[in-house]
Amino acid sequence: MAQWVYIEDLKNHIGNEVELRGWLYNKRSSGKVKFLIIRDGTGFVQGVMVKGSVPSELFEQYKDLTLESSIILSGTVREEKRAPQGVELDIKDFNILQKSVDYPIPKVREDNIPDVGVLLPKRHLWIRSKKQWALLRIRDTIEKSIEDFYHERKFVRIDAPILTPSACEGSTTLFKTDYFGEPAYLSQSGQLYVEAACMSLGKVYCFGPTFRAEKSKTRRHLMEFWMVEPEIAFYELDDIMALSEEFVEYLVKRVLDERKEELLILGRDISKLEKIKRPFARITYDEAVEILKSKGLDFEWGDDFGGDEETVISESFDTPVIVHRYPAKIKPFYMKKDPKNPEVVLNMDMLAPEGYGEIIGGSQREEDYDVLLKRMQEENLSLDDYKWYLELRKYGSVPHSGFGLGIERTIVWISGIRHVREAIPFPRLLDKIYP
RNA sequence: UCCCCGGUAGCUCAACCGGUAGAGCACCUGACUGUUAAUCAGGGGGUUGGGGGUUCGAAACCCUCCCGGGGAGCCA
Repeated sequence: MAQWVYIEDLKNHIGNEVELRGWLYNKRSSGKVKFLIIRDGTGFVQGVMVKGSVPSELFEQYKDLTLESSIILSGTVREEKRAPQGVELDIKDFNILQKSVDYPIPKVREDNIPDVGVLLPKRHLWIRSKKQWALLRIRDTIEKSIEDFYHERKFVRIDAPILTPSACEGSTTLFKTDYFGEPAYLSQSGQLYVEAACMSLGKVYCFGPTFRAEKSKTRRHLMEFWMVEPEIAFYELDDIMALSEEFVEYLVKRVLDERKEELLILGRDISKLEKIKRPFARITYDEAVEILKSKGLDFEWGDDFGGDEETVISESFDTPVIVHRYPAKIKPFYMKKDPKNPEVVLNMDMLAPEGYGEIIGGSQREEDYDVLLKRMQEENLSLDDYKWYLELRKYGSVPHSGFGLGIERTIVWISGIRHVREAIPFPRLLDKIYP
């Protein structure tokens, strides 16, 4: 009886008879030679059946092999230069576990890719297709790399709560739930909690889902997305700018090292990723405004950047670009004002190149009790809700800084795709929560 | 909430000035011993998103509703 192996390991079994367990991805016939493309989660491989080399009943079962039927097959692994993966399987036998009838997603064909309106309601099946498979594997590598990056640097992971009593940042809309008769909200950021945690553990990060009930309907927005938020005691703005550069460079390198095949499946221009090396460009908000004006955009100092502005700024550089020291009035209360110019705050945004836009937002936090209290009063925030947050400034307050990186936007950029909805297994979009 | 684009076969799209519905893929039948989006031959498949209007005649023009996509605001 043949040994069950995974497709990604086939190159170690050349000449052996093995068993594959998977699904039929595609098939082709040339009369007396039949080709079956099999996928098993770890990869894709072509199986070959020649008339006369297998029992004729089996050969004729080709017609029962419909797209996405589950199948167990056995055969001999053969090195094959014509095959994209370098190996093929000479089929000896196969057994259809369950025949798939009328699979709703058409066979892969570049001139016939269904509209997302068709694909999204079939997301549970769409993720079987090759590009989605590649994207989910890249996502997994990025998530693993995040863990590795921070643990290699002695950070402690802190899981921030998802159910929270009030807003973390104030401005955006929250999903409201019922907490034993009291209102509770789904977290839109773990930041306030990692600020508390870094006073216990020094270098911390949280990594989990966040929720924004904004009526956003663009390729950059999800209602539920994942964010990693490092926060470090005694770090100032320059320290987190350096950390964010090291972090993003690391993520890109790991994907290049471990998921090149997947990037090629997605048609990514890898040379663009190979340019992602420190130092990244760093400019002030003021300098960014100058770039916009020199490119002929109508832009007033004091406004926030929209999608168009981000695109123009990021396209001016080959690396990601950090824009720092934004006008205080467009930024949240917890950001520390620049002692050299109180009109601006000690914050940083990182824009991915090629027009992909913002992937990181961060800042040095206000650590002075009185200054923070005044800022909160100006914003009309509930001091009861934030009493614990203010207490962090009463008992051994220190300078501290952190940032948040959006996982899906990072995947979109590194993978070179268009829309965040393909960067998460089951996207939650405006008015769309199925499947 | 606002702005823009779209809805024709299972999927992707075409149909000129308003003249009565067409192709590729998929599916079914057949051919083919090396296909990589296989190819070739044949076949079935439509209340043109719903309703109303203009017209001798509407997929096309007008009104309205529904659905989908993109963007603004907000942000990662």
